[in-house]
Amino acid sequence: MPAPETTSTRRRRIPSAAVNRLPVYLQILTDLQLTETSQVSSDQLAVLANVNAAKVRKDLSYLGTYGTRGVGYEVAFLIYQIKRELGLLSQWKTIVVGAGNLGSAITANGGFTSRGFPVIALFDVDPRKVGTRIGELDVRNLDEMKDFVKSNGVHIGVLAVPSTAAQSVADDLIAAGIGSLLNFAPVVLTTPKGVTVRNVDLGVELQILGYHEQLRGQGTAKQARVSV
Amino acid sequence: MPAPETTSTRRRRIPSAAVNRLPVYLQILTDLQLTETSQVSSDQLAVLANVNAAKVRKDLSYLGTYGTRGVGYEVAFLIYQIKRELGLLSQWKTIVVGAGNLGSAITANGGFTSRGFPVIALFDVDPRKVGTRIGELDVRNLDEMKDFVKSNGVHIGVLAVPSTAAQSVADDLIAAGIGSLLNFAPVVLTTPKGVTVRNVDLGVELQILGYHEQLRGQGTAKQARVSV
DNA sequence: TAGATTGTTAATCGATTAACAATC
DNA sequence: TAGATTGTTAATCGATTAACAATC
Repeated sequence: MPAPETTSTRRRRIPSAAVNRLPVYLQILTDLQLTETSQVSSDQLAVLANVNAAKVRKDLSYLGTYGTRGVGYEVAFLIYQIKRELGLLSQWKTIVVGAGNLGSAITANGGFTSRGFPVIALFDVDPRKVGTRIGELDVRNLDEMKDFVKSNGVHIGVLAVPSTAAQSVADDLIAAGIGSLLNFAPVVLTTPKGVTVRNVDLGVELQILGYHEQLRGQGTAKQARVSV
Repeated sequence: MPAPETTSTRRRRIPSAAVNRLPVYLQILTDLQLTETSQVSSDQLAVLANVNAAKVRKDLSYLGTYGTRGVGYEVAFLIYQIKRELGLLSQWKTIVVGAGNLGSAITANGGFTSRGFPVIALFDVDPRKVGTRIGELDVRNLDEMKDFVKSNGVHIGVLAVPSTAAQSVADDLIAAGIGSLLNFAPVVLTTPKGVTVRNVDLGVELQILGYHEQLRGQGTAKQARVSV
């Protein structure tokens, strides 16, 4: 049976490969805006993003038909549309778990907050860290985490804890109602359906570079520009 | 004309989607080894990696036919084969550029070095940082970078510099003969063919989480476990 | 032998891209 | 009008996965 298209709402399902590229376009467009560029063609975007121009046009077509034939796309308008599509017009409440090097850097640096992901709390188990100030936040005790997530409606949890603690912290966050995790621990988390997990594992990145170096050594190197 | 298969060397080209999953299997297998598990089935691996069992078997088949029907795979042997395939039996000389929070953390933490990617130098432009000790290394002046890369045959460069500096540092590294870059700056680098670039952009990761949160809010959340 | 699991085939699904009519 | 560029089609390519013979 073919999908019964509802007449009222037209659910445009953007292919995941395209969703993964939208943030890249957004970054490029933001850069272009800083150089006072107001119009851009799919060809120009393609060069900057290291992809095919047809792919750019197809990706952007999922947002709507916002280009002008013979001219190109308006940078500011495209930025707005990508942000709308990616849900970047909302603020997503974020907490960081683990106040080590990485967790502290993320919290203090402010990049998350400025991109619409305000870091509203930082947790750690270590009693020597609890209560210390990092950036604009006081480190809280891990014991308070579940209650905090529930009462504040936190959307996103950043796991900057040791591998051994990651699964247990993830379980607690999910039990408290969090829906998305950004995991820096080099483990594959087990999570229920419906929870989104993105893993940032530098070991994995490095290993793939190692593979390409090996190919290069065999004289079979091939081009590879991979956006993550 | 069909590809003229050379009789002597059989170049097994592993599909890139499979290459991206091999490090994940490696991580799981390494964890299993710590729990004294010596045999594992494709089904078990599939559960742990959140993928389809047929995919596991197909991915592993690119390494060779190393399983035993009715039994499964030997963990230690599989670890060795994946390492061999990914070029992780070699040591890849690595330098870090940028001695800020991130660059310092990477250098001092030792994770890169222990995984076969020894960090042999750390560079920065800031004269106040040059000469200070981070982990086991003295910060070197960026001026020395090109010569260092050439005379030491460095394989991999880690860019932990501000966005504004990233392209210029990348150009220098490539001119000095480096083949692979791990880029933490939120910019798309322009590089010649044959150079491998992996971008680690936390902003991109977050934005994709934002998208899924938005879908969840619309009651159209779907499962998504993405390994990076 | 009976049960289990691999390795591989082939069908299916999704992503990519050349090409070009539409149109600014 | 002439030139440029989009939006979309359709062909192609690559990735996924159900199914099952091979075989331990």
